[in-house]
Amino acid sequence: MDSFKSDLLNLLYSRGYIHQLTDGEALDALALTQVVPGYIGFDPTAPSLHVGSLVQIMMLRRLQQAGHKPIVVMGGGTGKIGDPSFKDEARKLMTDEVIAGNVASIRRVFERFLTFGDGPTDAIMVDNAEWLDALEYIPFLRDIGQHFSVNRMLSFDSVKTRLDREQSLSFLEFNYMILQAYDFLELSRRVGCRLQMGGSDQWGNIVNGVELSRRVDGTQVFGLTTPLITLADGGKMGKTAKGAVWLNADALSPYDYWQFWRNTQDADVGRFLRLFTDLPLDEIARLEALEGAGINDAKKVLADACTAMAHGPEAAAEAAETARRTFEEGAAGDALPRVPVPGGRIGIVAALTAAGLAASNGEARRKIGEGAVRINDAAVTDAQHEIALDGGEAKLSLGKKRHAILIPA
RNA sequence: GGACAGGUGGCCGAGUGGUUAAUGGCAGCAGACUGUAAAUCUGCCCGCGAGAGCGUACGCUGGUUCGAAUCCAGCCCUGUCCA
Repeated sequence: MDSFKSDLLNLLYSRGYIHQLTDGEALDALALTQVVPGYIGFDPTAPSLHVGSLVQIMMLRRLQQAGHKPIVVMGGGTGKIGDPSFKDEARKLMTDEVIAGNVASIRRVFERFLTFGDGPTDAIMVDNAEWLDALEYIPFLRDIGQHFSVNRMLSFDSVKTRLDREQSLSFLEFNYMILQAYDFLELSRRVGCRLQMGGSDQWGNIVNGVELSRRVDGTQVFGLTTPLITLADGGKMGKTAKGAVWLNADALSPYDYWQFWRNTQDADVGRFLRLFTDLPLDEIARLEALEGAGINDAKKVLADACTAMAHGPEAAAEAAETARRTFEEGAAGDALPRVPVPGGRIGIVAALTAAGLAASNGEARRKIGEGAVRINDAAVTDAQHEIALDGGEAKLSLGKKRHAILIPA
């Protein structure tokens, strides 16, 4: 239903963020009368978040845009367990040091998307290790709970819960939902948090938190989930030649990030513009209606906006200019990866692996055999070919999209 | 603790002594066609090597054999059932 009264829910609804909502009317009413602090948790399983988390990050941004208070919860405590939701295998346990390092690295991303500070609608970031570690519960779970299979525990009892899961669910993981629910309760008490948001896979965990707050404190809090963002062809979002699409510039260059958005499928352009950019809806409607080759313009707008938000306007402009020179003029832009070549001479196979265009020498040879490799747009078919830079640069290409610049060193 | 089933390449899943670097599917990469899209067709898809070939690999460790992913023993892990 799009009959919301509050800016918050109208904004979220019109841009496609709402999948499930616990009590829409009450939340709508609450958002009209007060600043609603809302949180989303992020597990620090890697040094960078990737686009899979971008919907959640953007939702916090929308929350702030609608005049409310975003709370970023880093799962420093729950990350020691690993969320088993919809995973068919247990995660490897991470050490405290690794978790702390990941938390620190991820923090930087959020500063691009949210305004932090002490004001009423400024974003804050908290780490649930602050309260979970104090419980001393997690060390117990990690040492002891890891060894109890819930499948087995349930089979003992008359609790014939149908666990149609094929892999083991350890008692340690079984506790994850309890701790996430506790997070919500704790945030409600500490900073008056009233809303937890998350991906659709978090619905169960979120509802647990909502019920816990009601039972323990009698406080009404709310849950909201986003739809799972899949591609129009049914694939998972966020896969490229280089793996995950990371949000940190040191994990994926702004140029590659720009390319990721530029290569969006036609059918996804409108949805992505609504979700991942701040463009006005009427402008998006116009871009989305473009047909045939014209929709490429919309993809450029998408790529520009997304890259500017994650990496800054300068990086976005450079990426766009590099793409224009590379694809529209066949030249080479500044944002392409630059590969130093000692002595100015290098074999074509070595150059491909050094540039990261091929994972192994064998793959490099295969690609040459397939006619996929070009130097300065001239096809190379001889794997023995040696590149001589003679003091200048050379553009090395694998396929039509992947390029690197060889420079003398 | 006992009985049974199972652990194969990024994932799923064949294979039960040599012809198996290991069928097939998915994912991925490239070529053709296009619009840096999708769909479709084609090729590739452990590493090293120009190549012949070599090295690794089927939970772990040993063993049998001219030869093992395939047989044997022990161990680890998972599932189902029984205590």
